[in-house]
Amino acid sequence: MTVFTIGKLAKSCDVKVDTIRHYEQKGLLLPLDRTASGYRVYSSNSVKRLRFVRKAQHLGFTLEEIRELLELSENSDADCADIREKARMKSDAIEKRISDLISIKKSLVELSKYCPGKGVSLSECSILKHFYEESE
Amino acid sequence: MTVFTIGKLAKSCDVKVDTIRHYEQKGLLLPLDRTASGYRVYSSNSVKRLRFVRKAQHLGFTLEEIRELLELSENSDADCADIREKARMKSDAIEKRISDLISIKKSLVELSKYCPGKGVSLSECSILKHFYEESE
DNA sequence: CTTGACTCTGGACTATACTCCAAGGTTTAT
DNA sequence: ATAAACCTTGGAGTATAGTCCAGAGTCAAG
Repeated sequence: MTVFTIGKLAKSCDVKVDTIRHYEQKGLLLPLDRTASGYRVYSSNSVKRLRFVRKAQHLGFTLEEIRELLELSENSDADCADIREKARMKSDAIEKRISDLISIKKSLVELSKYCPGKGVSLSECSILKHFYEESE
Repeated sequence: MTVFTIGKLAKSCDVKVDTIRHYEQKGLLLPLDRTASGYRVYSSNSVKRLRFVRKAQHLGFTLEEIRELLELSENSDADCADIREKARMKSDAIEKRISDLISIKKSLVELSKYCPGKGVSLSECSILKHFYEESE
């Protein structure tokens, strides 16, 4: 069986050693074992698991959510619907964030449109005016 | 001249007293003065300034960026173009964030599409498969 | 067998924006 | 006059995801 030190595992997934220890501390990636001198020992399964963490992160899951995903993925009572539900929830949250950002961006663009620009005194600035306005 | 204690100012903009002190610590909102006993004293201009901070926050500016905006807004050498440039930069950053989120959401939706769902073993889950895949 | 590379631990630090706390002093209302 | 409500400070804690450090021990190569 192939085994890895923490440094090799880190390199295999292009993360820092400290990050792996951080994941361990968060319960995401426990070492397979320790050597007599206390060094962490990892398996090729650890590589898969670490890859899982990184990929899920790229899709916007937090470490805590990833921990839950990993737990599910090892629960024999779980089925595809459970995972799909997690994905749907994340997708919905992202959708919400997107629409919030779109509305913010619209406001910014709208405000800028009426800002006269170069050479004009700040007292005429539509953006600053908005910021100082009384209304909510 | 109308003056405010920190508590009144807080209420006027529906923020906590601690938040105002936090803004002060960050250089966003200094009290006009202090009473003999050390109480902060604010003016109606402070109300405007605090409103400014909250509004700019709603448009996605960080406290540090807001500090810069406030500085600009009080700089007699600045003009509308300076403020507009800040707004444009923020707008661009938001746009970037939106498109990142859209691409993440697309991936999630795509992965979920091929996940068979209820009753099917996790070994068939397209989402988990993706997470465990070797490719970047 | 020594040097350099690696690993260990625990804790501090980064960024962002608060929020809460304790222990004390001040002001206001009854 | 006294109690409630307010204010002061500095520091710690919240959340997220690392990153870095010191000081010590271990391992591999020449």
